[in-house]
Amino acid sequence: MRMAELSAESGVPVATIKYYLREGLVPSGELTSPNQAQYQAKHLQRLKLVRALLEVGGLSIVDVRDVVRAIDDRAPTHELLGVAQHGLFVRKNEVDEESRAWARALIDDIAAQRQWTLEEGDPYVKSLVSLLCTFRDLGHSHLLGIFPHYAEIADAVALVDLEAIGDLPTAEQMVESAVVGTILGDAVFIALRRIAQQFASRKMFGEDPPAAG
Amino acid sequence: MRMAELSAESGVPVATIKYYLREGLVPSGELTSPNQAQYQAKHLQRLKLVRALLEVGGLSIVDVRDVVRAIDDRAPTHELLGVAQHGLFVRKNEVDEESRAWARALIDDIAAQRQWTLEEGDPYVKSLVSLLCTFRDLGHSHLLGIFPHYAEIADAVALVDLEAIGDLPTAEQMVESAVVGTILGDAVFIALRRIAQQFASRKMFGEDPPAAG
DNA sequence: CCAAACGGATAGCGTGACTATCCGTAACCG
DNA sequence: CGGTTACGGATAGTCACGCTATCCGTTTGG
Repeated sequence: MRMAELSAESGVPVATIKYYLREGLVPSGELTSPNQAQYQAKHLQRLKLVRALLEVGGLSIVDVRDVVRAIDDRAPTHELLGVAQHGLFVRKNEVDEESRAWARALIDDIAAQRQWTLEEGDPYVKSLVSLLCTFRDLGHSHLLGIFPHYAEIADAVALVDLEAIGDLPTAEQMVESAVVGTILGDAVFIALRRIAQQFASRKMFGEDPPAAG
Repeated sequence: MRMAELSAESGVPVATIKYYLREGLVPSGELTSPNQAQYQAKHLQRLKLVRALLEVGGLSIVDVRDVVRAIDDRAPTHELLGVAQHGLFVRKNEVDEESRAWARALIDDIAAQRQWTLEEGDPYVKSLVSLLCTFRDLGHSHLLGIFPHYAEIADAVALVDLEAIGDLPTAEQMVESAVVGTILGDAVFIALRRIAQQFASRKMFGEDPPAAG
């Protein structure tokens, strides 16, 4: 397969593919001459994955590079997914020490209920701290009561997730499925949540609900 | 409250607040003179909400404007939340008719199981169609089996969500809580899902898991 | 009464994700 | 064998977005 075919099959412009090659998102083709290369099915596959991570997952170019490098290195998935979903997580931690301690106590309570052991410095725990502080700062502390339920439900999701990939034959397939299932799975779950909210809202409030989530 | 105080309280630079005023994300203060204005607690509250939607929710300026206008109009929440989370949803629908029909059939199956009645043209249904096609196109169809489970779990989440806001005293509080709970709630749930995956993965595969989601 | 702050308008900036052009070489077609 | 086309690779330019900096005339407050 040559560049033009790769472009036609994937729908990605040639100039963009070249850009991805430069940035290391897609591996180079095999050179048959100093200025001619052959691409294979794996290149097309990788290109599709990159586009999905960029467009659906909303990752940055840099984050996608980290993910595909981790895939190629067969890195443990929880390391490989230490990547933020396009702005869903707070980067600056500008919360004061009192707020941090308060949030951390809530999270520790939830973890104890679920028998989770939290890793020190886990980026998702840090995100949760910022998120809980944001809820409080916005004056919506009454919503904090839902998070233990969310945690219970997250456990159920994780179980389903692991069962879906645990029986795959090769480590490579497991790693890529883990990435796809996690990052694209977020989007699927969010869409289903919105639909379920609409349904529940209509059921509770009638056809024209005042609120849904 | 004047501009400087609004800026100091929120941590948002004055020039940025002026930009938000221009873009209609924050309402103008009450003019006491042709070039002097007073801001109140509601302006600070709105400013914090705008920042949370931008930074945590990852919404664009335009999406935030749509959301706050809908809040001010007391729009039904399911309309008001017809806004994409920072790239989680596919904008272009470039899937062919056969793929669309295939995905739609899967979604209808899931909806039937959950007794959902899908609205025609629902943006989240469209998103799901694109997402399912992406899974298939990426060669991860084996992951499709998890989505009925996700739907069941989404129902549980929606129930928790509605209970959390159903007993608020005023419609205004319900609407803002719905927005905050939904958009920031997505981020909370995703963080909890990652943590639960790490926990389940360690439990299943030992300390260095090959995959987690 | 005057320095500092104000509201409002306009123009500029930095980043990120492409996109267009150019170059010299190689492949394909008759 | 000659010419058109496509190729890989490098470089520079473009565009949208989210601010940010400057200027202006007015007004506040010590």
